[in-house]
Order: sequence, then structure tokens, then C-alpha cells
Amino acid sequence: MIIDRNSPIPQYFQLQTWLIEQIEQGVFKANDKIPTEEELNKVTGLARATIRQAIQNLVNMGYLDRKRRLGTFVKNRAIDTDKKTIIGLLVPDIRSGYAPELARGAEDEAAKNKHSLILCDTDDLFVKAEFHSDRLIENSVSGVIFVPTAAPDDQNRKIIEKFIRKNIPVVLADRSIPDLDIDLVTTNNFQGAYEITKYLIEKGHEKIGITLSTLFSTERQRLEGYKKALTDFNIPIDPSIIITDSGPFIQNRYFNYARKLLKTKKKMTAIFAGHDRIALLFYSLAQEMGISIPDDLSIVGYDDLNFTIVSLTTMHQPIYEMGQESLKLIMSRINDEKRNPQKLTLKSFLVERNSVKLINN
Amino acid sequence: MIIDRNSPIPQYFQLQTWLIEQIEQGVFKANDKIPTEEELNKVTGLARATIRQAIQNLVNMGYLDRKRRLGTFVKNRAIDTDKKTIIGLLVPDIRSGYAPELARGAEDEAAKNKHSLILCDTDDLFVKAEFHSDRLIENSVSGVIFVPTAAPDDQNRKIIEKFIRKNIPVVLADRSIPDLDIDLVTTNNFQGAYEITKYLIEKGHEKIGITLSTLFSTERQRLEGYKKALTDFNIPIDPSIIITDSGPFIQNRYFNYARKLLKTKKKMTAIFAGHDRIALLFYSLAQEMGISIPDDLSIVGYDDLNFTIVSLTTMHQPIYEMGQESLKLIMSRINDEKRNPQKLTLKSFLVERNSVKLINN
DNA sequence: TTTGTATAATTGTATAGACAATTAATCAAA
DNA sequence: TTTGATTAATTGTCTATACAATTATACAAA
Repeated sequence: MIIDRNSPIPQYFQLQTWLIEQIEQGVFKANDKIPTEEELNKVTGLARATIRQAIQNLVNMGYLDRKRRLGTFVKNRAIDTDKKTIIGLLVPDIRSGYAPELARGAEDEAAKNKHSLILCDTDDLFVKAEFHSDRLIENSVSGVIFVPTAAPDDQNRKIIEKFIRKNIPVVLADRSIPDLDIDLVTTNNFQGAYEITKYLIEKGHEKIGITLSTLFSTERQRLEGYKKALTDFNIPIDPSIIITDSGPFIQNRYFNYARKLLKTKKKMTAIFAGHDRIALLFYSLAQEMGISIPDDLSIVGYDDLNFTIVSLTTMHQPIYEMGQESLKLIMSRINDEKRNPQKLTLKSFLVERNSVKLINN
Repeated sequence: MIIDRNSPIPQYFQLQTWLIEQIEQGVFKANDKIPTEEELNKVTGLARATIRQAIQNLVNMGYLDRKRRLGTFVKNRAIDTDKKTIIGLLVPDIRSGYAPELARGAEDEAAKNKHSLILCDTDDLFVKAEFHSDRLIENSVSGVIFVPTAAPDDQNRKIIEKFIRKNIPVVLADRSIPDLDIDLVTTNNFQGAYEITKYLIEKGHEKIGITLSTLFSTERQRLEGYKKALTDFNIPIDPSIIITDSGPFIQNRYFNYARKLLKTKKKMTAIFAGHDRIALLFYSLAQEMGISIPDDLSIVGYDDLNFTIVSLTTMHQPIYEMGQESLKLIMSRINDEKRNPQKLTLKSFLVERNSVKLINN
């Protein structure tokens, strides 16, 4: 029997639970007609009012649809599947670096499937990321695209765990976190840096200065790529022309590093700027100091931000695609919780413009 | 009497409506106990089941809370007020121009009150704006910050009306639409352009070229400000050095305009670029053509986008503040539907850098 | 063919009454 | 003072019943 009249569980509730089970097990399928109140009365022995109470609740919950004269029907949950989804996007700062491009890629991809994106700026700070995470959870987003903050790995893990506990899947974009088995979209920064360094070497450069931050996994990998290329070509690594910072990108700070590097310029023929915004600082400074690029000094960047004003040879990062792929991943994860985490590495490529001089030595 | 037994309107529904009225009119205030089912039975003459039906609906709708043994209470809607709100943000393209700054201003202000922002890129196209509007409505956002698209006013009105019909308030940011009585945050483009033109004139410039788009109200106003300044200083307006476009900003197109203007350079000592991104093109072109800024040619822009690479004298637009104020306005509108629409005009100011030369004539 | 009418199935609204469960408050007992 | 039992108020669950409203279908009339 469906109803246990001795149970302390209200009978309307028992009926309700039973009906949900039938629906979820596919006994009553979408658009099927369920038994009429009259019939249910016969089957269960419950009064019609009790049966109605159960059914009314299921209508409120979106399981059923009543139609006068016709009966009560199982709602097509496909409508729900098609339902728009909201995805959280946590970037350091929508105003700077690649964040706009990433956001746009994700937004376009989201729009294709009528999903929406909630924008959150973390300023690379743990506290802000945590604050936004709580809000995203409150708003019950279906998934999150997360560019890890500059905070220690443990703190980023804490953020991610918070989402996972609430069953909200997370995709990491751009930066990785060690020993974390979740979806990830990045580029191969090591290889990119290797290639662009190799490019400089093949143009005849040997004294190649570099400046970047060791705070981010991406930039650390670039430094490694740079070193590997030098080693492979039997060029000694000169620590005096490697300037690293351990904090986030702060313009004035990097201006000083750039200045420091250029002051020792006699030794260098080329600069590898950790990313394009750093490269831009070198341009400004070069202008100020009367150094001509590329005639007096060659320079390469990393990212390929869309600067019209300088003709910078740089490593193009497929940031827009990274946004797209992140969104695709998060959607596929939402639709299939159990598939194995994917690590997607997008291809970067060198964009040769006019900031590197061929030298003979 | 509360209940009209001859009305075709169900009696439970009449009771329900009456109760909502009492609550909204403040007869029953937050946390007040409403009459017990017994008492309501005496007052209305309705059966307890009918009364319960009405009350159950109000509980579902979040108006009431039942407590066994204690009674039924009006829910504290303050909890609802404190509730996080989602606001839609419709910008042309999050990657370009002032959109990132605007978004960030709005986002920061939203975060202060635990609200969230859904990001939508319209590409200045009506169809995209409409598409996103529908999605925002589906997601039942509480309000919308809308940078009108480049489409004709009528089409933008259509978008806005769509929201208004759904009772979703809209704030216009940056660009205005004639004859529309809704909240608006802009800057005074006419005055800004007047001031920066005046600045050029006071630096001794008389032949001042200008190029911009007449598609946007903002830029049209800048053109007017430019003309007014010239007129006030008795400088004839020379149509041959005014190049306007009727479409959105397309880099190559403006490159051509810039080239065209510079080819007639002998006549000009200064350029007023309709906005900073146009100014940047002039820089590129000047470099290419061996023209030195400001020595050979002075240039001013408009917006004050954060370019590190050029030292452009420009009109600073408080874009970040515009984002903040837009969000404040939309929140105040959500909380008080009936207040009069506010038109907020933020102050722009001239940022003197190093792109204008003082000339004597 | 179109339009109107009747019929029957089904949900919608409503009543009257009964007993169950919960719990604030009170009072009693330890 | 703490703990336990009692009471009474109120909502929670449930039954049995009646009539209203809606509407797909079939059939009749124009």
C-alpha cells in the first residue's frame, strides 16, 4: 500500500512523496496524466481534500500541472533543463590586463545558451574573493569561473572548497593551483616563454633582461621557460638582469624595476617583459630616456593586449577563447557532475611585430 | 463586510486580497499577529478550511508565518529588503572604452550592499540589447543600468519600455535619450568640449581639427561644445577640418579619417579627438608620418582612459563614479518607485599633460 | 461548413466537524 | 533552583460531502 495510516508522517505528505518518486523514477513521465483525484481516492482510501493537498503542493513545487476537465499532468521538466543558468565570474579587476577579454569570451559563450554571468572583482585579494563567493552562493549560481587570487594556494583552496561543499562546480581560469583535481583552462606559459626567448636568441640576442612577478603561477612558469631556453642555447643565466617582484602588478613599482634594468642597459640588447603592461612601461621609459625601440633595445611582451600605439612583438594568449572554454567546461560540468576533471591547455603563438631587432654577433 | 458572497471571485481569494491590503496599508504591521482562524471565521463567516486556504497562500507568498499555538504573524519584510539584489548592466563592450571602468564602479558600489551585477555586452546593437533584456527579465533582475545602444532612439525606447512594463526600473548611463523621463547619469559633454576647446584656443590654437561620431548623443554634444567655443572666440568654423562619422567606432575607419585630416595638416595646429581611443590613433599615425606631438601638432582627447604610453591632455570623465552613481540611483529607485526621476550630471575636468604646445601668433 | 447546445469528466471552491501536534505558560514536585 | 506534568490556545491533518466552473467531445441545427 502507498499510505501507512499508522505512520506519524502526515498522509498527504506520504502521498506527495510517493508521487514524486513515481515521477522521478519515470513511472509517470513528462506530460503523462496521473490518476484523477477520484481514482487516487480509491487507490489510497484518502479523502479527496487530502489528495488535493498533496497535489497542490506538487503543483507549487513545479512537478505537476492541473487542467480542469482533463486531469493532472506531469510537468515537462525539460523546460527546467533549458532554464537559464547564472554563472559567477571571479576576476582580479575587470579594468585591467586580460580580464575584459576573458569576461567577454565567457559572456559571448554564455549568451549563446541564454546563460548569464555575474561579475565579481577580487583585486587579487583573498578577502574580496571570499566576500564575493558568499554572495554567489547566496544567489545560488550554478557554477563559477575563478581566476585564483594572488593569495597563497591554501586560501584559494578554501574558496574553492566553499563552493564544492555547496555543490557548485568551479573551473579555474588561467592560473592553476597545485594538487587540485578540478577543471582548469590555461595556456602553457612555460612553453610560450621558452619560444619567445628562443626567438630573441635566434635574432642574435644573448643578454636578455627579464622582469616579472613570482606571485602568480603563470609568471613563475614564464621565468622557468626563459631560463630553460637560455640553458638550452648555452647562454649563462645572469641574475643581475632578472628582476622579480613578489607582489601584484603595481605600475610605479615596475617603473622602478624597468628603470633599474635600463640603467644597466649596456649589458643588455633585449628585454623580456613578464607581460604586456610591463612592456608598455619600458616603452614609456625608453621614450623618456631617449632609447629607441627596437634600434637601441629590443623588447618582447606576453599576452598580446590590444595596444594600437606600440608595435610590440609578443606572445599572443588566447584569452577570449579561454573565457569561452571556461564557460563550456563549467556548463558541461553542471550537466555531468561525475565526468573527470579536464585540464585544457590552449595554444599561444608568437606575434611578430616591430620591437625586436636582428643583431649579429 | 469583507466577503461578498455573490461575487464570482472565490471567497478565499477575497479574503486573501483583503489580508494583503491590510498588511500593505500597515493595518497589520510586521510581526503583528493577525486574527486567529477562529476569529476570522467569526468575522467573515467563512469556514475554517476556506480561511486556511487563503492564509496558506499568503504563507507561500511570503506574507505570513504560522506558529502553532501562537497564531499567524505578518512576516518581517525587512528581511526581504536586506536581500541581495541582482542588477543588470548593459554596456556596449566590456573590453573597450570606458566600459570596464563603468562596470567596476557599479560593481564596487553593488558589493558594498551585497548586490550583484549581471554583465551584458550589447556591441551597441539593438538586437543584442533586446536579447539580453529578455534574459535579464527572465532572471527577474531588480533593476537595470543601461548604456543606450547606437541604434535609433526609438529602438532604445523599446528596450526600456520592455523593462518598465515588467516593473523593472532602468537607469541610463552616459548617453541620454530625448523625451524620456527616467533616471540618468551623464557628464556635461557640451561644457567639457567647450572647455577643452577653449583651452586649445587659449594656448594659441585657431585651426583645430576634430573628428568624432555623430551617432552618440555624447559625441554630438562635444561637437556642439567645440563649435560654441570657436564661435565665442570669433574663430570661424571650418567644415573641411571637421570629420564626422555616423557609425560606431571602427578603428580602421578612424585611421582613415585621421590620415585624411593629417594630410591637410598644413592648415591645423591642433586636433580635438572625439575620444581618447581616436587620439591614440593620431599618435600612431603621427609616429608613422614623422610628426611630433606636441611639437608639430597638438592633440587633446576626451575620457581620460588610463594610457601609460602617451601623455595626452584630455577631459577626465568620472566614469568610475558614473558607475557608482548609476548603481546608487537604481537602488534608490527600487526602494522608492515613486520618487521623481533624477538627472545626474557629473563633473568632468581637464587633465593637462603633454600633448598641447603653447604657440604664439 | 459553421455555429450552437448538451453532456460528462475533471478540477475548483466551499462547508462542517473531528482529532492530532505543538508549545507558552502555569503550577507542582524534586 | 531545576525538572516534570498539566492546561489551553492555536495551528496541522483529515474526512465526507456538495455544488460550481471549465472544457473536450459529440451531436444538432443553421
